[in-house]
Amino acid sequence: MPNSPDSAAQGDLSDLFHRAFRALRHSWVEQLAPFDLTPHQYRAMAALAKNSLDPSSNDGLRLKDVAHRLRIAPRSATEVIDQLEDKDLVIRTQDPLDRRATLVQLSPAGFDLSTKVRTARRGHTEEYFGRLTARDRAELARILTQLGPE
Amino acid sequence: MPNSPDSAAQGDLSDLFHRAFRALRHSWVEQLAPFDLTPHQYRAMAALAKNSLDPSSNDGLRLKDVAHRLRIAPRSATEVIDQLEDKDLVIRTQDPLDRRATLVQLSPAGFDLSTKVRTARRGHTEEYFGRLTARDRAELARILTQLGPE
DNA sequence: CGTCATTACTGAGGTTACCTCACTGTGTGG
DNA sequence: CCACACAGTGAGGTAACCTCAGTAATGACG
Repeated sequence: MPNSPDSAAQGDLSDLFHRAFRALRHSWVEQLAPFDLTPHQYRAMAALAKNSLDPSSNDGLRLKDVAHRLRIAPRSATEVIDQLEDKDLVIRTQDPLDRRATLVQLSPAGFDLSTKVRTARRGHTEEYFGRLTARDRAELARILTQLGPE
Repeated sequence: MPNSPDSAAQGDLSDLFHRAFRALRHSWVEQLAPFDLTPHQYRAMAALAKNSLDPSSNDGLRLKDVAHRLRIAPRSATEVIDQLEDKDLVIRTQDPLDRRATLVQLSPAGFDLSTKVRTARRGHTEEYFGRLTARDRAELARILTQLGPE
């Protein structure tokens, strides 16, 4: 395909992106609804779960690091952690090394739930990305990596 | 299940998607700010502009069709059209063929602005998608098309 | 021709996922 | 020991959606 309709194709690219992303998010909401979690909350839990596997920082993540990993403002991290704490899925403790800082980690229940969701999600994600061949998934991952921030 | 890191890669896929989309959205917000438009509003204007080129339906789009093209609920279309109408960028008229229906079209000012934005946007979109090779852009478009709804 | 379901839009009100700004309490470099 | 930077959070705001109920108009059927 030559690129005469290139600029139009780019407009479409944004649009396609939008469309695909909305579809993905929608499918997330549906998958997570039975667990009473929003995508945002699950993303935070996933970040905490991932961190808990790292033996070097085993007392949890600082709120600012949560924010950084989710690429949101610190204030927004406070918010999502508040929500998870209300459900007893995470535990806030004070960092003994810096009394300004708060460490957050998954509670046992939170860890449990995150495992359960991850398992259930596998099937659903399959469903969504399953339309693509393995090669296309790899391609997509490669391309998206280039598009990410930073 | 042949490839062991597949499920992890898929979790990452969702995440990459999220990341890239947020970056794209962010860049949109910035580009559109000088025109005092939100991405949502611009998307609606673009849909109307596109429609105005179609000679078959030249009196505008029904609100429900706007909703359909933007893939949002009819109520949400009312909202965005309200906003554009407040800025005198679109005009609502009653459909003479069906007095329940409202036709929406760009006002002259709206058409003007949409052209201006499209031109300005071209550069910025380049900037964002420009990190990709032409081939990758085509790939991305192809893959995203498969992921879209319907 | 009447009535009854259906449709197009919109008011009311809610949610998620963000944001900034200002403040408090704590650490730190000079 | 003091000025400044930094971590988290209260207050308050925005965009971009949603559902549900209501009104007005249409169309379909007997």
